[in-house]
Amino acid sequence: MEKKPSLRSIAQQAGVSTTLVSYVLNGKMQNRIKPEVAARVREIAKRLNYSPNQIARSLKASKTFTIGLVVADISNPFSSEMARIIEDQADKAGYTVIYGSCDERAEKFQKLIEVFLDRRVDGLIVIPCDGVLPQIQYLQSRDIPFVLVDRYFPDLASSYVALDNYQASFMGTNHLLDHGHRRIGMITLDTQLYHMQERTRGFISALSDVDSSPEQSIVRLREGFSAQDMADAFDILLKRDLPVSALYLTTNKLGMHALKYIHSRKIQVPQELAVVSFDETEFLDLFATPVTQIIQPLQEMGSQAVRILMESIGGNSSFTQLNLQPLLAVRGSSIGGGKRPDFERELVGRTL
Amino acid sequence: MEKKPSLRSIAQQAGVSTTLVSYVLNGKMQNRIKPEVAARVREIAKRLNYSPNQIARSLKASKTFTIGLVVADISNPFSSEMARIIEDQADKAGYTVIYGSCDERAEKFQKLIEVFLDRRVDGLIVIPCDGVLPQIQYLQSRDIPFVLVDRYFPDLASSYVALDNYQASFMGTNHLLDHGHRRIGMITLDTQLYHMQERTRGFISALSDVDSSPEQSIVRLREGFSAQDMADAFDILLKRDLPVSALYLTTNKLGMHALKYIHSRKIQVPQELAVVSFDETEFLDLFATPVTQIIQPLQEMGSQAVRILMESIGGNSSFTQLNLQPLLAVRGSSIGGGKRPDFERELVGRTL
DNA sequence: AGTCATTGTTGAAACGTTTCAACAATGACA
DNA sequence: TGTCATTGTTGAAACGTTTCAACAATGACT
Repeated sequence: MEKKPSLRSIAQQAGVSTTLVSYVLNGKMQNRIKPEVAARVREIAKRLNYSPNQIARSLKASKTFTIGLVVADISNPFSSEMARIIEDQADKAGYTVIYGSCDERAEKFQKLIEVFLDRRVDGLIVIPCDGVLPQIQYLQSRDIPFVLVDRYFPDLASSYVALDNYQASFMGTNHLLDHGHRRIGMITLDTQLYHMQERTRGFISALSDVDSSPEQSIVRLREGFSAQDMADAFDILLKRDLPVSALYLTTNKLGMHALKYIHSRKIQVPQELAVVSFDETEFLDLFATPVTQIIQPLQEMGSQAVRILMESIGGNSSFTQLNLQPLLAVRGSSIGGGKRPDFERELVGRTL
Repeated sequence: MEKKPSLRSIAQQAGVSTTLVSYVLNGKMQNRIKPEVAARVREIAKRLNYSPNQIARSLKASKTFTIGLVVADISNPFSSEMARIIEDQADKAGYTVIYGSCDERAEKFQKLIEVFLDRRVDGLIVIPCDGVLPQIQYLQSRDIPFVLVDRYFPDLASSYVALDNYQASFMGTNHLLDHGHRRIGMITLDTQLYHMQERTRGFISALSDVDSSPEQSIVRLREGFSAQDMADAFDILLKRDLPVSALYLTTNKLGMHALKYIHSRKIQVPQELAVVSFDETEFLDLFATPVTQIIQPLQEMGSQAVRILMESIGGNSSFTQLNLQPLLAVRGSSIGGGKRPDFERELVGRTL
């Protein structure tokens, strides 16, 4: 492997100092440098196919133009789509992304943060998981710029970009109420994460007029639940005196697995059970009756996260907290007698 | 922000040279260093919460312990799952992954490679797209270690980890033949990529006994095809003298969109049309009749890719070419009269 | 007492860049 | 002719690490 050319190689060939080469190639001292020298240097640089060593540059500048991205689980479509958007936006700002997936485990999260800090990332974009508040606070104590995405801590003064989860649940539940449902069940995750609490709060709040004890219609599954756990959840909600006529799923994974179960049991949707699920996935279109979904503005979330991080890296020490508005994509699973298995979307909610 | 401690900070506090600190912390010169000095240095390092600056280390060693991952499209489940596996394996080897998605565009691919090389990655794992052979050859001329995944160039002497695509198609098509189908259609992508050519070849080869002109049952859609394109494809295969009774889809995206179309037209599967699709996605389980799928050994592919890359980085200049065997997960879409909508899998094929 | 190997430690260079401060050369001015 | 500002260029230090080569101190051996 012919070694990559350095400033010195160019300087030697041109018979000038590395300083001069650096100035020329960075467009500094424009008014000082003799044009013909500049031209010659540029010519040689081009001929040698020179490109600066970012490692050396980073060391000198204490700046790596790299951001670390920690997602909860890269194989979840939400995360991978977010990763794509963030990579795209970061690239536009001249930044490279290094990433890792913490798989909802605080220790893995901790490890990723350490690796990223050792690599001196300029900032972090983080989808935190349960139990990582201490690590986040550590970042803060170290003055490392970061932005939380999707999930955040209400009592923590930090930048974040998330959904208005309360409003999302409220809207979804109200939609079911509007279509005549009174006994509505919710399957959610058993987690302390605030965004999930908010989803629960929105559900309860919407239901409070018609249901005096909405808590009894909520089933919480642990992260990493099994098919049997899901079956149990359905039993709780359906095999009782007043079975629910509609079901609200608070994550795409829950929606996915609930629909698998519904499918295996040949439960008719929406005749026997109406369904609203969280998060957009085009795959849900494949279900016999397309599923009404609460849609997060992913592009907006990703772009804003990068924008805010860039400002923070640039020295802005204030923080920005955004709760974006969801959209409701109404499909056959929540309305009519299954007579509308169309793919056209009726969008409810406001765009930002 | 209190600056991160350096070797020098520790050395000063301990009243020794940075050399000594470096030796202690890296466990070099074990037999030389006075134990109590070593202990004191370690104690101070711990107290200051020291961790070495990887940037400086990289500069000195001309080694970054970073690998670049270029995927065709990170939002495709195949890519994101692969990214997860690769990140995981790389981490185990002490490497960090920087990534980018080339979105099937050669220019974006080129740009990513440049960025990664400027950052002096130690090696690359690449899912190439159409038209990037020159860039790959450039890597080779520069002696940059790399491994191609999923897709590769038959005439290029380079390491790769891919499927035995011929065998995969052959197996999938034969499966349909075994279940009595004689008129089988295939929808594929219009691309020069060798792995797709192989899928076509396997299809034709399997069909050659019963169909003298299998080419007429192949429809090629361009990358980024529309819903209308898909509809047209179906028209070609179904609206003719001898419509096909079975359909073979050569990518997960094609499978996805074909099923959407099938669903919208209420075509009965498998009664009116049997279906076999490429690539595993749990989402396909949601379809009224679960879909028979050709499964790639993703974990194996990712692990092998990292392993081979590590060897290559370690100086092994030979190359390894792997064509792994697929599995066929037989589901309701290709057998019986739709009487087997179960979720149990019947796996055909051999594990490696 | 002088030579020598061993033990414990350190100075300095190197990786490739950026940038401050200094310098030589030029011409303008008094 | 000496002073000074301007123009064009460069030496050297710095970022934080690793590592070679050298060194002082110790004790052992002749």
